[in-house]
Amino acid sequence: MSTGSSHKPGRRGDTRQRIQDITLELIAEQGYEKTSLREIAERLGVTKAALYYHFKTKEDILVSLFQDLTAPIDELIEWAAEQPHTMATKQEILTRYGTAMVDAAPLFRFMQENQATVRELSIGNNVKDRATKLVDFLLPEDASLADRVRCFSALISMHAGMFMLKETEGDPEEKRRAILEVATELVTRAHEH
Amino acid sequence: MSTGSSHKPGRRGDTRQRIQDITLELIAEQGYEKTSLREIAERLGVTKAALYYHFKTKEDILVSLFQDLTAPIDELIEWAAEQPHTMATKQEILTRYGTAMVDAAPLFRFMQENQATVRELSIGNNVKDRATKLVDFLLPEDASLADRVRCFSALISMHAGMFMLKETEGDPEEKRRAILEVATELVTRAHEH
Amino acid sequence: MSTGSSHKPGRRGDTRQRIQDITLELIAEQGYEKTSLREIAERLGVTKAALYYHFKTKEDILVSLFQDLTAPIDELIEWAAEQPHTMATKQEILTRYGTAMVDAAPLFRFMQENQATVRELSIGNNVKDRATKLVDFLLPEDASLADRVRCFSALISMHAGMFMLKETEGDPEEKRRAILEVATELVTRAHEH
Amino acid sequence: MSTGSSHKPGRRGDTRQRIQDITLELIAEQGYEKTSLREIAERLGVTKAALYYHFKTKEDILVSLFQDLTAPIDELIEWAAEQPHTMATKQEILTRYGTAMVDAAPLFRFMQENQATVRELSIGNNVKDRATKLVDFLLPEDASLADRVRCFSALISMHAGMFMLKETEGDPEEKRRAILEVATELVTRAHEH
DNA sequence: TATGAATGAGAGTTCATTCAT
DNA sequence: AATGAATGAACTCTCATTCAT
Repeated sequence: MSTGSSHKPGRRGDTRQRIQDITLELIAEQGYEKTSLREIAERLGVTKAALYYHFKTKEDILVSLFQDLTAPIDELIEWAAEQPHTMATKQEILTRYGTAMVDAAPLFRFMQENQATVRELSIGNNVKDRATKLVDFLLPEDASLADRVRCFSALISMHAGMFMLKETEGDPEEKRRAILEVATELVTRAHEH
Repeated sequence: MSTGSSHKPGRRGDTRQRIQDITLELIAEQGYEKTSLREIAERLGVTKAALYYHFKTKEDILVSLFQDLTAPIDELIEWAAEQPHTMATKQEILTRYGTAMVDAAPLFRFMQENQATVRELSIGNNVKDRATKLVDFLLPEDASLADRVRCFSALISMHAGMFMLKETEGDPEEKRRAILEVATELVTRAHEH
Repeated sequence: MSTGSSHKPGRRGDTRQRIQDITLELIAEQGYEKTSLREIAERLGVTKAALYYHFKTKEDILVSLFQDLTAPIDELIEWAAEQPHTMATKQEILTRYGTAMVDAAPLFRFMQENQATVRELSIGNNVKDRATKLVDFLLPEDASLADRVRCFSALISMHAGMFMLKETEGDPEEKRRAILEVATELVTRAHEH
Repeated sequence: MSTGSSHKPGRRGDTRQRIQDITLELIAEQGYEKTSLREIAERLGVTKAALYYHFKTKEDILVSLFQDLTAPIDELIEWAAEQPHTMATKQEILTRYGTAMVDAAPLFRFMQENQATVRELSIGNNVKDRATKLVDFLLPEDASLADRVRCFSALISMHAGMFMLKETEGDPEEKRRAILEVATELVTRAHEH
């Protein structure tokens, strides 16, 4: 992605994008608090003040990342709302969700590993709302408490699996399929009364 | 047998203990970075400098909490190493693990919500090691990739479930049972080839 | 005949004027230091850089306001210099001064409330000079120290009165007359040896 | 005042006092906004952080100065409240007020020259309250609008006189007497119906 | 007649940590 | 067993100003 090499003159007018890219990279690695604006600016080869030309606050950079990168999740939710509550739909929800996560992997890794931070930030509610909605789509009509746990676990396992199985041996694509399989299994189980 | 630094309670010197208690309370609520020594000291009614009489650094407080509160997990691992690899054993591992988590709930909540921080701290490896060992105990002998995911999910779901189902309605004890049920189910599934 | 820098209104280029208006409004409310160019630009709906097309520096905006709004005071001084030193003249000086103040109320309020700032700025000397000259016009020939104080008080009271009696009840016009009355009284007293 | 010379080891435990002294000196000269904590710290030979050991914020330093230095004014108000409303009392109010101002001259100079700043700060209301109370003590019972202006002018003239007549020639003590004379005259006039 | 993009300097504030007492 | 006093480094953020377009 990006031209990859020379940084001084580089692109024209893509600074905003580059701020987002580098910020995402850094907070996924180090967390939000430990990533300073100085560090972001240094990596970009600009001044801290330049960041403030493009974003109003530090948190605003993160918010913009969320808005840009979680749009697919919102679309997924919108789509799901119009579908019949069949297992096929639920299966597709999981699949799509997996794809969205892989596409925005660093952001999801950040969310997974910095839940305390996310909770305190302005995006916290959004995140929780979406999770609740998604679980609701997966639930059977007469869900028992255990069924709720199953569907919740399905989502959680996808999140955690994506980022904590990195050090396990095996082809990533294969691992992804295995995770999806288990998640689907959990949702299916929830429907077998 | 004391761990070298001569700091066992010593009867009537419970400040050390109180530092740990308040620190745990605060980091579970706010995270590690956002909890300052000033805040801890203020809540205790002592000076920041007093903290340094009892602990070498801020991180040291956290480390001591880990050592004190995760001992049951280590014992569980030791115990498990001597048991036969039967489903009954595995079932008991999950049960005991659940109990240990509830007993040290704030610490586990902290670990769940601040994975990035934990990873960077000196305790990070410990945590990962223990998780790996526990998953290994749960695995069947001829585990497929999906089986690994199942056993991993079992543990993860227990963690996440304990702290994210707080706002779901229902009796806590009942919820705990449901979580355990699903976790057991996942491990069982892993053995049904 | 334009003053060199080509910046007379020129019909349909009222931005310069609007910058002055908004700046005056803001510094009268908040003071000079606490009014930023960003704020001025935002209120105008232009960029900060646009301000620099019309004025060389922040201070320059203030200077221009002074030059435009205190012209009547200069004219008053010129006029007074040609009048006989009678009480009637002095009475009229006070009256006219009051009118000038009301006409440029925000600027005078700013001067009253930000004396430290005005003193440090390039306009500081102007202000002091004018005050001295005006007091001199009001003084009797054989003025005692107390007489100087009386005439000085007359002017000061007009300034302070105009802006600090705002929260007192009563018709503004009436208050103005009362202030003028007291000022005149002070000058008269100074002449009663 | 103070030992005057060597600054490095100097006093023990008087840092708080020295912060107040230097801050007062600087804000009287330059104003509040233009006086930075860096400057204060440098003059003291300590770090900015040291200031924060003694005061919670920049504004807090100013507040502490107010509390310490305007106590005599509060006492004056308390005293006045118990006196009969005679001209002798009023005369003494003015005299005492003048003394209090001279004793805390730099602070009063700051207040006189930075009214906009004072107004916005937490001390603003205090200042206004006190002024109102003092004027009320000076007023005759059946005060006309002009009488209010006279008493108000009396106070204002004392303030302004003290700091703006600095460059006029003459013995300071003599000037002070002249100012008091005019102020008394104004209050007297207010009672001559 | 303006804007977009940036800078350098500096602001106030907070932090973990130290050390003599 | 603890305090008082301080430090150095870092933080987020704002400012007036510049300049190519």
